[in-house]
Amino acid sequence: MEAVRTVSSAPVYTIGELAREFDITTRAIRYYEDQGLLEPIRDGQKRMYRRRDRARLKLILRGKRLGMTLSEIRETFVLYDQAHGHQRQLRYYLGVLEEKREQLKQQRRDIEDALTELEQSYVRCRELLDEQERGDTG
Amino acid sequence: MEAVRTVSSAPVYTIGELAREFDITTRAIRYYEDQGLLEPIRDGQKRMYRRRDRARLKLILRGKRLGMTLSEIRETFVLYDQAHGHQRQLRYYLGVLEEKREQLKQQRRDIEDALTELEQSYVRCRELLDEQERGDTG
DNA sequence: GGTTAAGTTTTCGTTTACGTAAACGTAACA
DNA sequence: TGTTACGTTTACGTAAACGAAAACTTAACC
Repeated sequence: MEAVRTVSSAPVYTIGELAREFDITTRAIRYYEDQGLLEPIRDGQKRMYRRRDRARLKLILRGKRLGMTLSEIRETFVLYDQAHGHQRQLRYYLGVLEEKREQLKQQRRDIEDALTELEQSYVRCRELLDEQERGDTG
Repeated sequence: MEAVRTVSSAPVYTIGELAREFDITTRAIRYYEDQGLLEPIRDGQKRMYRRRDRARLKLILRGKRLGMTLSEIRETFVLYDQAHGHQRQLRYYLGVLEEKREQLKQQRRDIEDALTELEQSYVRCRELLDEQERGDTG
């Protein structure tokens, strides 16, 4: 009976499992908790992570890939949790969402531009190589 | 005759001009030079930036928006400059380009996902607001 | 000729996001 | 019974990307 972890029906992960799954260190995961990004429950001393935590970890890593800081990521969590507030909060939240959207769109443009340039480099590079190969072997 | 700066036909910028144009500090610009990302010429003590430097500054800022570190950005510059090398270099460069492309595509997926989620939040948020407004005023 | 405005170098401080090591608990396994 | 694997806390270290301040030069203006 080692499956205490799934007894209450909800799947639960250890810190090591998450670390392996997402290829990060346990240190990092604990740090995210320190910064208020994760809230695992405890089994004695040990941290146990539920689906919600795992989902958040995914969001954290995605945020990081997009260059967000941990506190920016935390803010999005906080905002999302507060989204069940009242009019003022909702209006404020709407504003933040619009800002975020503009920023994401800017990033998307940046990426499209970068990909275009990269593609050009790629083609030019291939051309040079083809030339050299024909010159050397043909 | 203060236009010594454009006499040799190529436009040239001072550090302050660039700082204002891109809304960054002069400190940052000097720092980028320190890290080998910019190579302004000198007019006595003063730095003068040419089109190439300005273009690079744009690339630096775009890279930063995408979460790249300065040394990653510098590497892309170095690679680009080396692209006029020989076969080995070109093959290596091709590999790097492919890696970069995959990473950019991952970022693009991340952004699309984030935008989708954001859009959903936005809609739900509007719905809540509409409900409340009808409840309050209607 | 005194004062702004913009530039320079040098140095020290700060924040972020962990890495690394110490020193320890616990459970499984030979 | 010892060692291996995995977990814990605490504390110090570090790289990156500047900010801030000091102490100076140079050019422009009134």
